[in-house]
Amino acid sequence: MGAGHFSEPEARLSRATAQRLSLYLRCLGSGARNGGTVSSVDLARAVGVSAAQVRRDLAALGHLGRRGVGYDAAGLATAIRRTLGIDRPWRAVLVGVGNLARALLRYRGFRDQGFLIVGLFDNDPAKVGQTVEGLLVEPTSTIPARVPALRAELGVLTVPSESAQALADALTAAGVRGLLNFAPVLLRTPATVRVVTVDLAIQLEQLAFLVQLPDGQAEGVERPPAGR
Amino acid sequence: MGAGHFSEPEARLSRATAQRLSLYLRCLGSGARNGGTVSSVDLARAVGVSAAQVRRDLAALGHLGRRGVGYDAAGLATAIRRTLGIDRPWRAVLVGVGNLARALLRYRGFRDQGFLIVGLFDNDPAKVGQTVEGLLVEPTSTIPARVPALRAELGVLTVPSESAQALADALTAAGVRGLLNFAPVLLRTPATVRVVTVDLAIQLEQLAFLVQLPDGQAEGVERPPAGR
DNA sequence: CGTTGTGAACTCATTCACAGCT
DNA sequence: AGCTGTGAATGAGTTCACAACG
Repeated sequence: MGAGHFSEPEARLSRATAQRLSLYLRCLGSGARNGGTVSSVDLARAVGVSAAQVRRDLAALGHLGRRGVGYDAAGLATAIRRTLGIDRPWRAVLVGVGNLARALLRYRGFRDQGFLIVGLFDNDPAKVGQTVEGLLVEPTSTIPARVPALRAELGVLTVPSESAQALADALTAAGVRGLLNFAPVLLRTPATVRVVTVDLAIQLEQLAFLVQLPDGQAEGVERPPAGR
Repeated sequence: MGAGHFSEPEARLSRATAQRLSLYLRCLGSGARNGGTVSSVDLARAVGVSAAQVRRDLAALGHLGRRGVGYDAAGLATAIRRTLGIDRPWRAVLVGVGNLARALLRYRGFRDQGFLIVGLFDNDPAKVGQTVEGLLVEPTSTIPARVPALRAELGVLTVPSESAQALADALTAAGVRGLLNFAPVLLRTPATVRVVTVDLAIQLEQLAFLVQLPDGQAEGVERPPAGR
């Protein structure tokens, strides 16, 4: 059924590609490139991957490079944002108001990329009622009513492992579409609710693994672009 | 090394496999399995991968399963710890004493897996001299002398992007072998110093990407960020 | 039986190499 | 000249399917 003469550029792109797009985007923002254009080699050096990889990734977004010239930085940033779905603000609530939550609230990177924390929840009576970074901490029992009222689409879980699944369930029932989970457990959610888990202990374990492994192969190391 | 016919742990295991080993390890610890044995199916369900994947991963550690029975939970945990290099404690210093650092210090998962934070550094005069979680905050200028004195092998960077590279250089010069980096920048280090970067904003972007993408395909498994 | 271990097939991801545009 | 886009080749990772074994 080929009605459109212009196929939308977004085929399905892999998770790994999406991660790299985020990295490219970061470089585009900071390094106000001369002439407003960047080459695949520039980006490759900046994020530590091969130039071929960059071109392959960017080609997946459509034809937005100009041969002999490079990519228009501004246009590229816009295209990446649209592809990643961050060309509009996302509203999120944060559940579990501990140190990690405070760190996230203060983290500029979130607001900069259009992620708005619009509500805080905790089930510790000592924390409920406090104001943190300008937001009132509400009891978790109010999630069913408040999450829809706040029009939150995402939930950030910074709670102990024991309570993570129950609160994930509550957020799911309240209508969130995605969860950023910092508890070291596998959350069970319906397929419509996506989950990204960040497990800090595992990251340290990975580092230990990399450090202790024979000096020979550590593929994470930057590849000299002057490949043969 | 003891006597006997033990084959040395087969080298060459991929980064992805190492990540999953961490996940398996977690399940072994918590779920005190009946009879002390687990099957690949048990582990597969617990961490959300296929049973074949589990068997492939575990086979890489040597022959420690018994056909028709399964794997001895305790023995498996020991083997995984040895393979990941966490069968002994690791000493780490933490640079940048903000909320994230406080969250990490309080995070039980670190100490449980044998990661000891033995020193704190910050270049904010207001923070230097404070005691946080029982540790004195020292000025970053003392890193060259103190890191070797503390016998720290790893460094955790929870500092703003602008200062990350300079402090990575300082830690490298002071002899650390690995860095856990929370700043959204690509750190340049000699090949002998391994880096794992955790970029929280990117994780949120990935979540947004997954949520906005056509309902069709989103595999439940989540992949933490790649190092370096 | 039930479960592991593993060759083989297969899918996904990356690099190579170069044609084609500027 | 420089740089992108992409088929082809390569490599890495995962699943299949089943023999081997307690």
